[in-house]
Amino acid sequence: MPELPDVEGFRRVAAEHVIGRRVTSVRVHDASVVQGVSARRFRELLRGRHVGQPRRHGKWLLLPTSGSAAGEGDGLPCLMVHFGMTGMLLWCSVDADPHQHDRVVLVFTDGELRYRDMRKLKGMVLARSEVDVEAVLGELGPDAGQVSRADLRDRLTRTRRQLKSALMDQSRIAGLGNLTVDETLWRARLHPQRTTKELDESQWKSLYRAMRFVLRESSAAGLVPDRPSWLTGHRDDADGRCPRCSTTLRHQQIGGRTTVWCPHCQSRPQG
DNA sequence: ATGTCTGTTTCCTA
DNA sequence: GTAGGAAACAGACA
Repeated sequence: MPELPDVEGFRRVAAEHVIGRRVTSVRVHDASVVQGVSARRFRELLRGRHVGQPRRHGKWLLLPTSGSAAGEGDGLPCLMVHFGMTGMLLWCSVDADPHQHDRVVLVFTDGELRYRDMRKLKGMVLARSEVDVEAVLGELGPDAGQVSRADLRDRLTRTRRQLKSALMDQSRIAGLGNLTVDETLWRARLHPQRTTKELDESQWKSLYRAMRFVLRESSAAGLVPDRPSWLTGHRDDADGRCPRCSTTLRHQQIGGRTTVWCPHCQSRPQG
């Protein structure tokens, strides 16, 4: 699931329920998702602290904490969460049924924040300092929702990779995933195997505007919507057709990921 | 039962 | 620098 829009949805869940609230207790049901510190230390460091303004960079969600509700300066540690392929963040009542894949739970007085993840492909890091935070985020490019058109172009033209792979590369642009990239390329009418080197000015504009549109709409929904008018609404159809021209969609592994595009709308690479 | 698939990332090889 | 494969993990599905 989780690409930028999904994580943005999780950020809103956290913002709605736990800003300024005190963590009354922490449950670690599966210590293997907690990186760097022991489960015990993890609990000690978070219990009693107050949650600050949740942030997101790419696919990472950051929950800063402070010693009091007022947030008086001691702004660390910061809980950094990555959702891998199947992770999610849920706000539940304290007596909600336990779930097999709830790995870590932050308990508050009026409810609890559950990190649920079936496949434990990633996990969470408890950053103890700004240096810790930067060690994680420093690997990433600018957030896809914040990057300027000029910066996007600059970063993508530094590679000779095909568009699909380049856009998926978190160290170039952070936040795009398999669905958002396919949707963006379809809207920009660009073939996923084209090279960034061959794009002209108008194509860069299209790409950027398509990306902005996809991220804005998807973030509002908290997921890439599978609406009929979107490519994503047809990628799992047995005989998926392009919502624009009804051509049968093409499926192929590109850069190791299932890629869907319209062979009519998205013209092939040169040569 | 076995193999294949999956909205992620990382590590290794050629 | 780049592509491809496998692996981490835990399923669902044919």
